[in-house]
Amino acid sequence: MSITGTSVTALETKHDARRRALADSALRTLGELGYARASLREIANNSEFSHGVVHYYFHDKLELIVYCVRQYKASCVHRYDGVVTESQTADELAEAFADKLVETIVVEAPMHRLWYDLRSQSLFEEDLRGAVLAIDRTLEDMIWRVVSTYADLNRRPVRVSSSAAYGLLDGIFQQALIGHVNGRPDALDDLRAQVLELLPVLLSE
Amino acid sequence: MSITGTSVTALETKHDARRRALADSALRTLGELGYARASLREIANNSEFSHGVVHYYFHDKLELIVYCVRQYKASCVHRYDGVVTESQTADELAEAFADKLVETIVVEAPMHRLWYDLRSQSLFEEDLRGAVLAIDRTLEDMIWRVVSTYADLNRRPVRVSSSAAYGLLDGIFQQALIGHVNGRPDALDDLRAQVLELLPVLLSE
DNA sequence: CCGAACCCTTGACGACTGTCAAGACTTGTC
DNA sequence: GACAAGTCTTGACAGTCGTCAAGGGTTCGG
Repeated sequence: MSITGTSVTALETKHDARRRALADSALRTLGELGYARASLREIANNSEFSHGVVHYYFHDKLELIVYCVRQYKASCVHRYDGVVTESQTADELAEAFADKLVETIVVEAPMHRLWYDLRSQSLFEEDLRGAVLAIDRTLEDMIWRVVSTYADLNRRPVRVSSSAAYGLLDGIFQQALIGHVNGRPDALDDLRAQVLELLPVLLSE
Repeated sequence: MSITGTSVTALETKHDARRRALADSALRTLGELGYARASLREIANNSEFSHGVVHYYFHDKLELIVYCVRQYKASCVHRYDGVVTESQTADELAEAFADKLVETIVVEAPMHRLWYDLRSQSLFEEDLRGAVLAIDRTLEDMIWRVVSTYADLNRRPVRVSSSAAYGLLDGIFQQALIGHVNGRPDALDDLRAQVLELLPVLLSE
């Protein structure tokens, strides 16, 4: 990339640092406005840069979005790792997991609605599907780590497939998010109770 | 509305017939392009009218969309009524329900992805929330009729709430739709199996 | 058959979009 | 300090969008 004596990796690191900073700003704006309404100018306005700089670091708007999505993925993949490693009993794991699900709705509601927005958009825009599918698989794996650990602690096998477990939990999570955004007061308590009710049922015997 | 001698209801019926025809065209275009990309001109192009006529029958683009959403609701509220009324045994009901879920993904995939699109949009656009929430409740009731009938045929009570049952089934349905749109061949078979596995688990004892 | 109410088309408006080229500013090297 | 590579801003472009006004057509009551 560079024809000067400066370290190539250092330059690329700086370049990537800018990309990450831009993607961070973009994620904030996307979480606030959604994919359709978040224009490049609006994204740039909420950052320290001007609107033209986007095409210096990204070829496309789509490349920026996909980059954002991948960056977002990295931030949530290990969200429940602590829950998995630090729980001693199955019940403890279940409660910690349910609490964490509730907490992430409270703290990161904009990011979650953005995720569901992008996943829906990928059903119409083919260029989004690759990145979205990759994240969906990552989330499924993340959930599977929780469920299978829960099963191990119970010394019982899981009765459902990984994709089924993810679909079930994602469904009630999404309902809770919708309820929370719409101001339904018991949406989060319901989620907690539903998760504690669902987890045992996912095991056989 | 009319100051002539003509029957008011007849005129309003014709007026509403046009609105319905426009909404039908709009729904087709929306199912193909999604909420963000479906412009009024594109919607009108796929109909027998020109783009200006929209503002004769609808005040807003949003009023058209909301009208479309409500019209769509009416078409799917009773989708599983036959399943409920014509099944004699619990197993029969479960299989008929699972088959119907698979069938509606095959036949009406564009409408379903539009629904998930609009539900996601409602998390950003406050004006959509009323209509979307109303439909979501309707869908929840629809699912509840199936689940509670299934429980009655089994002479066992349901262990989960109505909203939990809806969230769970909607979650695996959504995963199946995503898989189907992405061309995953066993997405529909998986859905069928998952529904048959889930239904018994929703009952107590 | 005239006049009015209704229906629909056409064309234009201002605003907004993604994209990109031209050039100014900054940084680093000899 | 000069020159060059890298970085960023500005302004303009071709489109598209929702909206709406002006004006033809059409329908229908009298």
